[in-house]
Amino acid sequence: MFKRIHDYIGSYAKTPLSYGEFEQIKAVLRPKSFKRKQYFLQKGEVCHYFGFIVKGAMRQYSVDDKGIEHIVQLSLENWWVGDRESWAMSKPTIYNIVAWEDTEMLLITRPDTLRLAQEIPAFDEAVRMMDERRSIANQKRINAAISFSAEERYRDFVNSYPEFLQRFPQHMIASYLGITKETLSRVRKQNN
Amino acid sequence: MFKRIHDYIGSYAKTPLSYGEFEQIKAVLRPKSFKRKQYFLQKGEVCHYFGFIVKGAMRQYSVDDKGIEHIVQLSLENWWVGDRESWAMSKPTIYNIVAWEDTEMLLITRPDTLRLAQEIPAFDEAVRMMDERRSIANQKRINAAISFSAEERYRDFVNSYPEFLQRFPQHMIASYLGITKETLSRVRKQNN
DNA sequence: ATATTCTGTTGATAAATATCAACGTAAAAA
DNA sequence: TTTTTACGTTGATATTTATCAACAGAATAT
Repeated sequence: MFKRIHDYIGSYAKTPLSYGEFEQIKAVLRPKSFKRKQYFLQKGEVCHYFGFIVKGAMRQYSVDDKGIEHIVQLSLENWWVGDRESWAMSKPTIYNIVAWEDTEMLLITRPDTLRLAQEIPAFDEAVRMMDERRSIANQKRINAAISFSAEERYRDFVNSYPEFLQRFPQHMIASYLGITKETLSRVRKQNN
Repeated sequence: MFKRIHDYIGSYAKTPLSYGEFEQIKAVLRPKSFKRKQYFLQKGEVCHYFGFIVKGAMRQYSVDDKGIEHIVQLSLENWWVGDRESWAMSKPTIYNIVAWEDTEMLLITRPDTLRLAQEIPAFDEAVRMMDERRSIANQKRINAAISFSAEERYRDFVNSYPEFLQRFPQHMIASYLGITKETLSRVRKQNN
């Protein structure tokens, strides 16, 4: 029984998977099939791998002192997941990252990222573009968080990420928007 | 009289300034001395330059339909300023970026950034590190925005950026935190 | 088949935060 | 100097959003 990706890797380690320009360790998380949470990263661990989602859906969240989850990131195919701070500073993360749908990922360590970036220009280019995309998305999200009401944030979200609505339950979207599920339910009633 | 940095460059263009590994165009904004706002970037323009702050303090904000400023970024020495989305996609920005203190910056275009990154490994490395730092800061800010109350956000801010308190007025900090200046005033009263 | 859990909705009420208005002080402008 | 303007504070009130509780349907577990 493996609960975390680090254990999981044991059984998949070094399974080569060609994806674009690079081959790396592959991981598979199956929360649906096995009916339980599948952690890619747990609070307190150091984030040794960044994951690139080939197929699936994941969420990253912190837990407050009342035990409430706050979703800082929802991710689908072709996005990276991981905690940049923990990854860069080798310090324990405050986040949990788990698969929502059955998910297939490519895992890569920091040293490998740096090495591949030097060896393979296309890899470097791809990583830069994805970083840029994330950076832009984060900037927008900050602007929305400080400028918009709950209703405006929801409308902005629907415009920006219509796919997320199909693939994540509403209470997760509410958490992502920084509101309660009840408030989201009421906002949606107004907007339909 | 030049109102925007693009005009300003005219008088400073190609003044070489050695700063670490690279030399670039230098710009100076003087809101204090000249007693008026000094724009580095204005809503509607395309962000052709990213600026590296050598000395000074700046803020980046959007303006909502009621005409209220929402500060998405406060920046001091050794931070980059600019709108990544406008910069990357060559589309009009929704932000204004202005100097608060008298500010000295290095300006660089996107093509020059890409070229320098190839030519000078140390430049590439430096840019990556600053990107990473920004990315980590943004992630924290998003987490704070969706998880924390006004009071918690303020306390977190004081811990994370004590310098900002000294160099920006309170109403700007309130805006940065996504609360009104009155609420910040009351929060501070509680915490002293 | 039945029970349980997950998800979303609704109502009543409480808490957090915004808004509006007024005021005092200090700095900057005339 | 005198006048403005910018900044911060405080009080009264309004609005937004959270909390708590109950309920219903659908999916999942036993």
